[in-house]
Amino acid sequence: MVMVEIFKALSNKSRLQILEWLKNPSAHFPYQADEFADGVCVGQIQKKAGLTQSTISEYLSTLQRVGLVSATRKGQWTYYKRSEETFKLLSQHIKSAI
Amino acid sequence: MVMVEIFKALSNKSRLQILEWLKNPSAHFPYQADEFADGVCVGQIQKKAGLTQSTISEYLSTLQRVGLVSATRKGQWTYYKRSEETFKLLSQHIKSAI
DNA sequence: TAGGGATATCGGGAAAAGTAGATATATCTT
DNA sequence: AAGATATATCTACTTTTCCCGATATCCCTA
Repeated sequence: MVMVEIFKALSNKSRLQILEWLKNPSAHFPYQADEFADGVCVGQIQKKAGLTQSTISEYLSTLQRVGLVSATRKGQWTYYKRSEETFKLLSQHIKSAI
Repeated sequence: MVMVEIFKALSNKSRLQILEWLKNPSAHFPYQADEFADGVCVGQIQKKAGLTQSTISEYLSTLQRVGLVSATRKGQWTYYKRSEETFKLLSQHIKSAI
């Protein structure tokens, strides 16, 4: 975990918002039969965020690069979901190390 | 606690480093009779960080603005110390809310 | 295998952050 | 009151981040 990079990824209102939505996808995104097992696809997130496709794609890739979310490609869709383990470690690190 | 602002304040190697030093001042700064009760003064931090006085002063003010440290003026010195409560809240918030 | 939809990547302009030097302010000492 | 010391603030330049539009890539279906 490269702390500075994680904090940079978290230093943006839109990216924080996305992470909050992904915390409980069914409360924020249209019904999905699989209960969001793999997360939410880029398009849904983009629509809700109101930013351009390229921006959202890049933001998600930023979050993934630092391990805050993981991606699963299914056909033409890429689903992103939170990596809860990283959040747990981050939370612990802030308490003990920083 | 304005999360985005806190994360911005943490998105910098030097500021993170300062916070780590302040976690255990006696391990990183010259002896001080009061056991660092009020923290460490700007000059000491500046010397150790190797950045200019103005930069360090601004960095400390940034950390203070978001509540990560508190400042105490004593004569011509300003002592900064960690606000542990904020770190605790931040840690909890990351676990529960983000 | 061509067309279309979903996502990724590239290039760029505007805004913000990083950092320095110069200067101002506060406080101490004499 | 003057000089010295510690810190804060102002100005400025460089680098990074924020987003966008355009284009490329991947994968599906007719």
